[in-house]
Amino acid sequence: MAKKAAKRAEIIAKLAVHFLSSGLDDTGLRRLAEVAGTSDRMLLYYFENKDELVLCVLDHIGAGLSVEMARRFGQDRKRPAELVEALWGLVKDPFTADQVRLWLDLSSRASRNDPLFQAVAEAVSENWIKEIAALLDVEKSEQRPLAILIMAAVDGQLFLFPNAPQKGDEAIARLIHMLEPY
Amino acid sequence: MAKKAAKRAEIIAKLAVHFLSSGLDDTGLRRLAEVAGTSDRMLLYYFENKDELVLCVLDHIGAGLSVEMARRFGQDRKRPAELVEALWGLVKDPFTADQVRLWLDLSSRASRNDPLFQAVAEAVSENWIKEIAALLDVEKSEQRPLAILIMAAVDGQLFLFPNAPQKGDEAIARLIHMLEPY
DNA sequence: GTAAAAATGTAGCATGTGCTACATAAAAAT
DNA sequence: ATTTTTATGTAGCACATGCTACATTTTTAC
Repeated sequence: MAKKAAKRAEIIAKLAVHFLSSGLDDTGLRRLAEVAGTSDRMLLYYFENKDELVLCVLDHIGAGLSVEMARRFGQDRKRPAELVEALWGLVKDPFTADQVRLWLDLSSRASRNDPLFQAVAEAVSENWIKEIAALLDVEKSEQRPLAILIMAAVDGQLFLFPNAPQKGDEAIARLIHMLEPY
Repeated sequence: MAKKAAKRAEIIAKLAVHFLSSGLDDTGLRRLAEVAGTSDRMLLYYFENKDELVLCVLDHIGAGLSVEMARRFGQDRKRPAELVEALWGLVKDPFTADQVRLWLDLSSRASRNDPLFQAVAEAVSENWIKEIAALLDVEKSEQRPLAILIMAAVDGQLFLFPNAPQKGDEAIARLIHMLEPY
């Protein structure tokens, strides 16, 4: 029966919302069950174990982000300064900010023990870098390094100011200014 | 008796090492006791509760970082490009990388619930920004925004590549190049 | 030397964790 | 209609968590 798959999808969708707003703590099975409107027993019926469940949710979130990026940016290339401006707007938007915060959460866990999160975190970074690189209207060999620089500078603001990204406004303005010639 | 204070200091020092290498997970009282060569019972004798203990350790680490920064950089100002180069070397050094990773850990927790970590994370960011700003040989009004930009770009590499900072080499090279004129 | 105080050990409680064993209800297949 | 498969409930285990009650040893003060 494909009903199992449908139920999995439903659970994943509900949990994605929860993960985005609450991060990677507060992920006890009983809590997740409550959020998903089911029981811990059922979560482990639909998913192998907690790890698989979490991975599925993270994958789902990652996929959603790609879609959102495409929707916002289309595939017209932009000059670096323009792209930074657009990205900065994106990052300050609460929805995307949650994504970035979740990614921060992921990175911090990846940097320690957890091989589970290590793979996901790397995938997310790589994915994001490639999307940005493809949007940059610069020489091909410059796309990736520039994308990395831009992402670090922009998303790094949420690293410095997890709860007040607007504090990064001036710094980003300087970056845009420096990038104008390119 | 001041012996209590001495014991506290000893415990804090030992735990600082552990926190730097293991992050903010793996901080069960029994585990910390083992690391500090004592018992959970004793930890709660020397400290009010776990929160106070953790805060003390984080404070200690923060203080150590300031000292290390001063030792490495003195107080001669540097041009932005030079400073980025020096900072990048610092961040790739395993000792400092641990500091930054811990800070990442802290930021990710600060961005959620935890008011405990929120205060510490903000203090760490602010402290770090000020130290960098003071080292920048640029117009005074430019120091802080530039410091923020530089820190985000440099430390952000550990956000993007938690376990392989060298992947940020090229991006940092671009940043240095862009900063040459300043 | 004795009383007070500081330091440490032993045991445990209440709650939370991921997960499982076992039973049953509902649905599908024959 | 009966059997088989799928779905769900109830109860609990073994372990970890922060913390506490109570007893005991060691140190200090007089």
